[in-house]
Amino acid sequence: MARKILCVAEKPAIARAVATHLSGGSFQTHAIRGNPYVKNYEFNFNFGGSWGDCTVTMTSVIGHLTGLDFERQYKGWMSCPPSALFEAPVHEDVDKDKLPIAENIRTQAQYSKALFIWTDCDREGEHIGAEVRNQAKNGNARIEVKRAKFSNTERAHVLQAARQPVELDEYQANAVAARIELDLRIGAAFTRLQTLQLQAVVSVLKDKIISYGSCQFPTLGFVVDRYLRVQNFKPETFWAIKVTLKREGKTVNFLWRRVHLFDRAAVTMMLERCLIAKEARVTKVNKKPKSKWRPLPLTTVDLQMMGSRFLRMDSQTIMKIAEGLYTKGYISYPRTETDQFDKAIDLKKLVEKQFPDSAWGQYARDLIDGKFRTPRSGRNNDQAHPPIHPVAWVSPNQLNANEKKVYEFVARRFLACCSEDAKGQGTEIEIKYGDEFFHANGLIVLERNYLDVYVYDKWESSQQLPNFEKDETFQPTEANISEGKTTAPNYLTEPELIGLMDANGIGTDATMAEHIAKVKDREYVVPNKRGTGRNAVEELIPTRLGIALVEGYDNVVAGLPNSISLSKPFLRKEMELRMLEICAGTKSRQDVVQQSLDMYREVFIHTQRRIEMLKVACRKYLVEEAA
DNA sequence: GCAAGGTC
Repeated sequence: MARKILCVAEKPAIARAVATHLSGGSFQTHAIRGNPYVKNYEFNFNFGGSWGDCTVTMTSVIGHLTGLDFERQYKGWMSCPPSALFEAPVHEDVDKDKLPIAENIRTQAQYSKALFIWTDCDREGEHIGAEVRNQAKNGNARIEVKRAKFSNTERAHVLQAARQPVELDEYQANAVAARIELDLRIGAAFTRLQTLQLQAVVSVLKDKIISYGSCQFPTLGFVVDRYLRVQNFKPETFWAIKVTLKREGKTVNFLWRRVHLFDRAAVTMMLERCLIAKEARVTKVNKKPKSKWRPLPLTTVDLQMMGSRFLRMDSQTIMKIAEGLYTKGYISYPRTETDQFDKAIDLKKLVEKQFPDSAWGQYARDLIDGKFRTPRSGRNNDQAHPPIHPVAWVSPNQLNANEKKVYEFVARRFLACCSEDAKGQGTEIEIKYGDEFFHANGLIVLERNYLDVYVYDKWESSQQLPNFEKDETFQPTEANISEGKTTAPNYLTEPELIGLMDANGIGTDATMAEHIAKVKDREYVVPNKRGTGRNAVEELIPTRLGIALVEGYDNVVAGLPNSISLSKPFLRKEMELRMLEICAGTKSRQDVVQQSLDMYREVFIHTQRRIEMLKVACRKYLVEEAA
């Protein structure tokens, strides 16, 4: 009888896809007791190497199996001073709703020679793999443990991964374990401290949970930071010289090289010199081909940012819809940082699937008839998932309005990636008038290419410029001074916030939208609609509580050396760097946990000592509101 | 009653 190999993926969809490829489509499906989503797939497969011909059970978990929590005597909020949570004993347990899944793995492990882990090849996946390993070892202490290295579920790629098992990366699993412990201890300690202290200060806070998290606070910080810049903005008047010329029935506006100055007298003098000179001379006539690049393959962050901008949905809604489309098999996995397509993916086949569409099917056909181009490659690869792309065509009348919008965006973006850049001709005219230089730019779009399918990008032919010869002189039709005022920045929008979070390493592609929802839910931030109709944008404004917390914490650390406010992203960034050190093997999990706890403990002690700063800020912003 | 990270 052949030996048995137990394969475990991170989610049911991957288990099914891998089972389909390894079995060539013929496998038996068994439900498991206690969970409707997880299935066991059974089939035969020849792994080659030392395993050879085997029977296989392919199953999955559903994300992490376990959670970390404090021992029972520390769970009550009054059971200990919040500072004790930095050292309180913690234990890791299988989540209650995951018990049947863990049981399934233990049972299956008993009959298996080896455990073959198929979790995503990212840091969290490595930790989930370790959780799976622990369960399997509970069922069968002598089980051999391997993991598959794969980054998508394309058939050839999966088959190759199956025949080249590697080892689980203990370092990465440890880095995640450190992150989990730090988030729990720091989050719980600060949340209890500030909730218990501030609830008593103002009546409006009496029943509120005032949570702290290493991601939610920097998220709040970005919103408050922009809000304060808007509030503190003082407009300044500036002046500029504007030169126009009417020729061949066209009006050319020349822009000043200095753009504008804040000194009216100086600008007046400069204009006078222009007028005295009378004639302007053409110093440059540049004609050069210009192109507008097609977009990069689609990542989660980009989907959320572009989605908020063009589809008018908030990032959480977009993700929910994208997940639905994924589960139904219309698009690929929507949580990815990868903006480069693997060579193994047959992109043309995916393009062909879009032929039936009445809106962009013809465009897809044109691609296959010769216009297809290999997509650009971005710099990011999470080694776990391909960029987001359509995997099957779906008739629009099978989708609701929002689903239609998101699917259409994913499809058009994918086709745009496989297209040629847009081509045009740019003209730049520079003139010298008096002592000043001015320029005018023109653009003619020659080939729209990807713009025809990617309706979200605009690249218009600006007015065609009349002809100019280098060194010719002319008398401008008009030259005068224009006045303007600097304008305040706008409040932060959700796509901007996601961009800031991404750049500062706050949250992951899968969680950024959740953190934004969390700060809204905690009433630190409220959304507000700016503008009307098609131009409406949702902007984020901090509440009085949100402002009070940031101001309070900034005051707590003000004047202290090396203490960085909790409202800033730096502490979280430092934690991230230490996790990378664990991954590189240069630091141990214990060292990082201790070092990071020391860092946060210092801020915690300052906060306790100067808690009055937080209370003062809450009274300042919240008392009159309560009255 | 606290976090952030997986995923349904």
